[in-house]
Amino acid sequence: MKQTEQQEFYMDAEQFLKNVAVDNVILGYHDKELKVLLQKPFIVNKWTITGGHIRKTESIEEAASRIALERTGLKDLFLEQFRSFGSPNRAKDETFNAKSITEKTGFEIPPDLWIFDYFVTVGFYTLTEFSKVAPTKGAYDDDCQWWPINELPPMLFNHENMIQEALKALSVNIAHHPIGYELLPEKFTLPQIHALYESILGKSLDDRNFSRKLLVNGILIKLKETKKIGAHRSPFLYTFDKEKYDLGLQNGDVLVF
Amino acid sequence: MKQTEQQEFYMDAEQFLKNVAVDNVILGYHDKELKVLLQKPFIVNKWTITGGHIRKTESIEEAASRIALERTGLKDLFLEQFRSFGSPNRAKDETFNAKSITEKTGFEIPPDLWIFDYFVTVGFYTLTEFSKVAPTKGAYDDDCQWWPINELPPMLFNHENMIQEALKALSVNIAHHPIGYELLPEKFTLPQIHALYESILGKSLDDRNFSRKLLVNGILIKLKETKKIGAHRSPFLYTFDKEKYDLGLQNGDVLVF
DNA sequence: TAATATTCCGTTAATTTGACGGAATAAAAA
DNA sequence: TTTTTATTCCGTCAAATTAACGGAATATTA
Repeated sequence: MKQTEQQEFYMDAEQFLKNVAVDNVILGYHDKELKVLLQKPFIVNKWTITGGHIRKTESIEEAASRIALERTGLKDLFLEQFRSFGSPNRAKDETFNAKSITEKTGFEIPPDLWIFDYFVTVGFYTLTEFSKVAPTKGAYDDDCQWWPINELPPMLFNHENMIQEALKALSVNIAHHPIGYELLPEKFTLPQIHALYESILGKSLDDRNFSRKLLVNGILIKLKETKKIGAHRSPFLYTFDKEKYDLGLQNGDVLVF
Repeated sequence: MKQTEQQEFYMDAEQFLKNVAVDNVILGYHDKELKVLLQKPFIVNKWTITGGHIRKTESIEEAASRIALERTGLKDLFLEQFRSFGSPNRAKDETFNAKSITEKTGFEIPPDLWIFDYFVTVGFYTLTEFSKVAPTKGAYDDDCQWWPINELPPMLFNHENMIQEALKALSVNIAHHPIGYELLPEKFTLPQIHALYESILGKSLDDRNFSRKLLVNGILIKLKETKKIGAHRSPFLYTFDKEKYDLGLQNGDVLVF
């Protein structure tokens, strides 16, 4: 951390709310598995989910959106609150304190700096189309990249638990909101959306029953095109019927798989 | 507000987190309708849902619990987060500012007092057994009482909306968690729980189909006793099978009514 | 031309849902 | 004592949905 950077670090604090911040589990889907976008702050040897502080001029949703935009380059992402976390012990991570940060960075940090305060964080999850995301690290990070949900690196605080909670909320919400729209490319095949649901729900779903359920409720439109997938029969492409898709939410009907 | 009270008011601030608090929609069920416990702070002519600040030594759940205990006299209440709210405009209520509070209370209030800050609030709802609750006002309230969900008094900030959100979350959660346990007395009749579900879901449910669904899944135990209800056939009493009740949660099965 | 991996369609039995009628009971009214 | 009234509570049946399963079609590579 350079001198000027540290000054910003202090000054910035004035613009933000104290004791409360947002954390955002940014999810993408690639290679038949869910991935989460993580960042590695350079003051500590652990990874964190993306997150940041709330400006005094913005709502919590705006804060989460702004930070998601910084990390992904994408606007208007699908974003949903799933839980807030707050406990005085939460920040008790042996690697996150003035002493060990000074050892690592060589920079003097007051032990009562505001970043060590008790923070309540409002947890969001964001669904993104993997291929559109350009992972971008923040000013205080030395890395930012996708990690498979099942092979996470060592994480700071309770962030691994927060990811689990986000996934649990997602697998509940999937019954009320057809998730695929945000996680899949515009055109996709039945096997693709089938595999997506399997990885979110963590169980295998009979392919015939699965597609029947999606097709009868009418949110999918079958296209004339097929997708070339190499040495196999070419699957048809589908796209969402946005109107029916949005409608499905309101009627309060439930899709149980 | 007396002099000493005001001093406390200032001093207390140091013990609490800034910019973040909890709000708690305490629900009870009585006379075939849902009721919500509201308080009326004496600094303003509107009602609020119960809520308060978070001590630096407690988690958000502990804060919500502590405040619920203060208002109801009950420990170990069923408490669930449903959403957090935060927007810089949230506290923009024409009746909530230093000037109009001074007019009402005759006490000098600095216009930048911390209570006017931007607060993110973590929203909980609590399910209580109506008859066990002893509504108790806080140090800064002049009243605390039950209000029927459908006849609410004028409310401060976005509190009416928060109640709606809590109810929406409850009606979703009811599919994953058998709610009755917290809202009904230990022994209750089928018509009672039937009416409870109707008022939570806001629609009428065929009594025969309703009881069939509850009985096949086995969470109810039929007792030998009946309940005297005056000039009518005496309904049998039931109680929850706590084990199966808790089990229902885990298996991820869904009860759609 | 055969082998392989994948898509995709259809049937059937079991289960669940939705819609409905009518007998039993407790007390009050006649 | 009998009738009326309001409420509990049980059962049936048709329709819809779910779960389980096999096999033909297709696109490539061997």
